[in-house]
Amino acid sequence: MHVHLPAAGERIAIAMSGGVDSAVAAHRLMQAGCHVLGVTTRLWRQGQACDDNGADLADAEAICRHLGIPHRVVDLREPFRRLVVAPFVAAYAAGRTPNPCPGCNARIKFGLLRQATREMGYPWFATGHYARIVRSPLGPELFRGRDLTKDQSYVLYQLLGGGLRETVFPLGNLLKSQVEKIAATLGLPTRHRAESQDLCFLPAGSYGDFVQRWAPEAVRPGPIRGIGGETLGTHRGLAYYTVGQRRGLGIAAPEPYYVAQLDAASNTIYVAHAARLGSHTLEASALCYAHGRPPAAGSWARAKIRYRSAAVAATVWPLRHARARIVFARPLRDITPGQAVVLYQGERVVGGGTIERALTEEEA
RNA sequence: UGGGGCGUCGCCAAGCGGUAAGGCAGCGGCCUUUGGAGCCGCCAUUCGGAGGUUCGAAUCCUUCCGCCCCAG
Repeated sequence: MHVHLPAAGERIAIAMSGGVDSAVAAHRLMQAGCHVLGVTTRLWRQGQACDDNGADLADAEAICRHLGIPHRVVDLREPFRRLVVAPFVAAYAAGRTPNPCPGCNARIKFGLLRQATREMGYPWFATGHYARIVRSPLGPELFRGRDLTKDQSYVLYQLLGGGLRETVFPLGNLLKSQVEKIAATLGLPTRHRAESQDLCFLPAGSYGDFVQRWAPEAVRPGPIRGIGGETLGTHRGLAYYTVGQRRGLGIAAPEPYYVAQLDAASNTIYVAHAARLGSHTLEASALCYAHGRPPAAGSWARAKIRYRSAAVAATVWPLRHARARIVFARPLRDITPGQAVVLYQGERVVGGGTIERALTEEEA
């Protein structure tokens, strides 16, 4: 599979996180003969001493100096707060479980950041994501990363609408083990930091507390009810739970209970046993499609409804207003409003959108 | 007050003389650019209390305490 790469001599900016992956990606671009600029966004980060990602910026700066490329910082704290954090909090207040990553990629990294680097005179743009971009007669297409265990195409689907032009993912053809090997030869001046954290703007495990601070109405204790309406317990606040969740309910029973639904209007969590959960159909909004074209109604694809879940065979039924219904070959029990649904055909990303709701079997 | 039943981990619950199953909940870990799921591990030296019988008791006896049911 031929991965789209810029020609030697092209000017390309690469988003540097301060971690190993983006450092290796930058190195690959240098080897390809590109003029490389390292850029890092100053982001708003809750819970840090100085409310920004200063340590990451310092790491990125040090790595660029080590590699011998220029480094610039772009301050996007305000837009980040407005375009990523605010909608994130609002979604929780509405009883949803948002995944801010796809929108952040589209609006911040591949939006404002890349716009800034273009203005700096670097038309090309790269990141250390594990995904591939492949040329086709219709334009660039997005594919899963070769290392399927690290594949990040799920959080990139919103680039399908044109965000892939003059874009490169230098790690798309590599395995994580290969990246680590290359990194070892570079002698990078990086701290040993955790490979991955939670959402980049939150300290680990503090979702509820974070939402508590910014949307206290979403974090009030309320009832946990069974499907029949019977009260089974009390929850700490909707923001501490998500559809499909088992832990934290505190209900002693012969079988485990799972969250079936969050109802913001009544501040109620509905739960059920595994056998009573599941739906074949979901409705999604804000769909993006490869080359901007919805597939034919009833087309088969494989759909992922959560970052780490396996893709499941499904048919796609585009609707008006960029909405669609996805009908799965088998019922799924954790269709979660706010999460992304991403559609694949083979290793190619053919579409994606935001899950609005699961349809009951009667509705579908 | 008579008659009967029951009291085993936070909840449910095996065990019925041979040295405390299991489920749920909880806790910890693995995994992981989203708390999920899943998987792995931990979780009653003790069976309402006190005596007694026995080589040995949660299991038998006595008594006390606390619940429940039926009588009244």
